[in-house]
Amino acid sequence: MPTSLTVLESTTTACCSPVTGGALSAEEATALAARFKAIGDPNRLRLLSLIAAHEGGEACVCDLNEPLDLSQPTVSHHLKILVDAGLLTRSKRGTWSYYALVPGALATLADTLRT
Amino acid sequence: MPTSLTVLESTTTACCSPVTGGALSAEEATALAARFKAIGDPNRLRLLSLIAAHEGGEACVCDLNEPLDLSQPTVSHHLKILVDAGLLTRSKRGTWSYYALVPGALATLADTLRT
DNA sequence: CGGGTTCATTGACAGATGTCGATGAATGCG
DNA sequence: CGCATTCATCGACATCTGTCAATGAACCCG
Repeated sequence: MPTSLTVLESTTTACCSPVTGGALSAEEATALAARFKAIGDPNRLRLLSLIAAHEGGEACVCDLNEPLDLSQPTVSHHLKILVDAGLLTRSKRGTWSYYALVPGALATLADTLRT
Repeated sequence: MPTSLTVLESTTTACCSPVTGGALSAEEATALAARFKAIGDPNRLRLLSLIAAHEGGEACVCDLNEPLDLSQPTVSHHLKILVDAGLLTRSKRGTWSYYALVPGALATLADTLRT
């Protein structure tokens, strides 16, 4: 399997040829697939929805740990994947790490699926 | 890991609570994640784009085998995953199997990412 | 019928992935 | 300072996943 990641820091990326807009290059496909893979896990989807629904649009690990019934390391692991995919931000304030949706990131991803 | 699939035959499914529209249940998340996982692979994304770009909007395995530089069984395997996810249809005519996009399936998926 | 084409299925295998417990780093509090 | 809390990282492990070569099934044509 292809390995290198070059963690896409997509925040501002114009990016992302649409899937149905002509044949994708291997590179485009790999970059896009990495983001879809990030949301291709039930627990990570739930993390996104829990964070979005949480007051202030942000949540700390301790808020997310319990509703998913996963261990704390596992939650941290999933959150890291979502951050690396450019879908979440992490801001550490004091003892807590607050995670929030990257504005527009999901919408940008959605646009690549449109015709 | 959870096993059972109950292959979602989503064609007509109204379906799919939006990710950011309140906490997803485990079941909703699992169903949604299955579809995102299907497009969370570079070769499967390229298959979708190749089929969409192919004349008539459909293609047989022999059309797809070569541009991806994958063996025929591997291509068949990926196509099956996309069919099971409700993203492609397969129609066998004579010796050939023709694959085509399920109309609206990608758009429906995209809508679950919108705010 | 018999050989060739197209494709799906099977079996096998290396590598990726999700999960946890244990550990460690940073912060806050008494 | 010393202890508790929050969280990330590490190591380990079972399972899933992508890939291929080999085989089998359906179809076409001479």
